[in-house]
Amino acid sequence: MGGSSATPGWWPEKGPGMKVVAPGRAPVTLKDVAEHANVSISTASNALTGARKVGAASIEKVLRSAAELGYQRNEAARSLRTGLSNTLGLVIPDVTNPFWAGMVSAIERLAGEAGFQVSLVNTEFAPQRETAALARLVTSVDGVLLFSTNPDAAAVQPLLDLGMPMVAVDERFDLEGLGGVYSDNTGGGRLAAEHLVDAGGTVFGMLGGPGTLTTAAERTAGFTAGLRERGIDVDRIHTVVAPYSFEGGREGVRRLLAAHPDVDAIFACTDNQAIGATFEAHDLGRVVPDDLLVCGFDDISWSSRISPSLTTLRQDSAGMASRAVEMLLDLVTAGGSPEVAVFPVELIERDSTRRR
Amino acid sequence: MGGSSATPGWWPEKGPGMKVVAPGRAPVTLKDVAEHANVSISTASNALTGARKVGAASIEKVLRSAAELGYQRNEAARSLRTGLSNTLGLVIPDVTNPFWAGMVSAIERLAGEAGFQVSLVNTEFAPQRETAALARLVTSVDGVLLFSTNPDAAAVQPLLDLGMPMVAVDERFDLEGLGGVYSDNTGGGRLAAEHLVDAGGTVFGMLGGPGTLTTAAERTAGFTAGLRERGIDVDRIHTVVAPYSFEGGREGVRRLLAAHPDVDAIFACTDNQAIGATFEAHDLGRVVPDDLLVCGFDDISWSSRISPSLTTLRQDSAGMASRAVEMLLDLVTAGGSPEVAVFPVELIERDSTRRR
DNA sequence: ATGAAAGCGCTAACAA
DNA sequence: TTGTTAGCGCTTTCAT
Repeated sequence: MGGSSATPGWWPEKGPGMKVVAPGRAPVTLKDVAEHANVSISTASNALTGARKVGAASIEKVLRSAAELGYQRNEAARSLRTGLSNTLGLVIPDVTNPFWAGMVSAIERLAGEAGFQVSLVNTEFAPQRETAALARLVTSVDGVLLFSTNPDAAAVQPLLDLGMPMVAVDERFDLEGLGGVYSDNTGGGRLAAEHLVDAGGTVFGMLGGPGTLTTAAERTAGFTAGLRERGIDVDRIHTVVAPYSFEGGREGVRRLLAAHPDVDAIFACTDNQAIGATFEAHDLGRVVPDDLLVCGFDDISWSSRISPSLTTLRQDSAGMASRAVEMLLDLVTAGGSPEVAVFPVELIERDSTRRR
Repeated sequence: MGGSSATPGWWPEKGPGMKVVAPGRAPVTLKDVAEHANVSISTASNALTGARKVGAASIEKVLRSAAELGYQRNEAARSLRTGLSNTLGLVIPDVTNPFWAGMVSAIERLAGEAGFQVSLVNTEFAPQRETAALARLVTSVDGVLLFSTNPDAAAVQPLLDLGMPMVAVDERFDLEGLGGVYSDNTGGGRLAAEHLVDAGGTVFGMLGGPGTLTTAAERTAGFTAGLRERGIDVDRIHTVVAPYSFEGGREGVRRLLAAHPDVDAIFACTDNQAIGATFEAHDLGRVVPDDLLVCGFDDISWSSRISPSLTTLRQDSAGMASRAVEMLLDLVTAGGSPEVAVFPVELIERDSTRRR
């Protein structure tokens, strides 16, 4: 006879290898539970999962045996059999960005409440990490929440073709079959424009973001459109591109003010940038808000803590996280069809645009 | 005959159910690849994994077939067979805390480079979430990085008994068989004490943390020991307990100063707390550093951005993350024996303890 | 209400 | 160097 005699994995090998140092016994399997409870394996399985009706006495015996033996279901086996992993993939650019960290926290909690694990990938804005992550997740998760910094249909379409439920969040990804949960970035940009004009801005600087970021494109577009609607001429609108980070904001505003010293109002794509911009402006001898109005986007908690406190467009991150998980789980468990939800943003007026 | 005719999972069912809406075909299996390449299934497997020697021609054929068919290995099946999931569990209290967010980012990158996924659990300091997470991870990951806010041997010992490689990080967990990567919290507390005395502090406030946090206990112990060594009497040392958050710092310092208005130097267990304390002190009419010296712990990026910039004890988060992953992977792949590493902390002197 | 057994896709032992 | 096949632990069909 052929067949394996290996006892794979990290528990003690009985073979000649015996390399695994860890003490301990092999995990308790369903078979062990069934034998201990004097029922069949299928009865044990059904007693634990509730997949079909089982006698009260059997349930009792099985549950006690399971507890007594410390049984933990082997997820890999269940996953292989059912095709479901009870895991959600979460692909996100940067967990150290407070806005995204909040989303991760909320998403993990909601997923956990629904019985799903979360497999996290932090792409650090690298397109190849995003692509590679998707390829690897396809066989190991039931659905994907994708914060894409590099919307690449060639990377996503294969998963969609396989029927993988996916919801794009935050960064827009327009693809048939892909759900979406976004903020109204264009509307937010427009609100920023109107507010900065009302606050007394005359020459405007836009701290945009990398070209592949749809949020950056939309916020920039909304901002310039809003300014134009208020009668601001294009030669009084200056745009500069910078990473979505504190340092990006510092460096961006340095370039912006060097090229256009007459800028007196700045809209940044993220609070991280806006805060960096505020600090750099201070170091350059500009007083916010008197010499320079600054408005951000996100409303991270630090925005109300710095001095001057930062005017910003608040995204409903809790609502978005909740809707995204709900939408994805609906696709996973009920096979619903993908939807797109757009959340309004709210202007939070603070000191950085309040001239004395 | 028995046997299943189900086509499980999220790809199209052929059965009468037909509830899954998603279009697409069933995933390509290794068998498909082998047939397409005209080799046996084991040759295909070995060509892809390199587990044993395969002829160059076969490798060529298999790789081309795999690429052509878009083959992705079924991780559940591989995991069931080998007992390895290529996944690391990461149990952490709060990803919105910048210090922990940085650790998550570094850990995910290092794990990814080694070919491991990361299953994230954000416990939000809830003991039951931590316990539940460990129970669930035991069958689905190859190793666990545990930032425990509730070191409970009863929850961890079962995993250790099963031989699960585990490394405690940041928060100490003294248990035979458990690896550890910590900062020298006691030494850090002592450094803070010496620095605050040198900076002119006379009555000292300690913003401690919840009782189950070992970092809080160690930093507090080091701080008071350091003060005693400098001849400070116990009645000039006042300790208050507060959560590891900005709001915790605000609220803690409010209580502290209400009870002991003569406090003129504060050491907080985390920068989050210290920054909250600084803001609250400001709101209470105290000037930092002139009326009140403040020293934090962590050196999150915001500490150098606020005004006044925050003196703090820098933890080597990159080094710790790297060492923790390395240690865990060593346990997982080489079966090494668990070690404990303690990283020194460094005093970063900034404006919050520099009197003019 | 329960049991027997097939088989998910893969790896690895065994055979050639 | 390659092929054949057992079996990882579980769910689920089929039979009772």
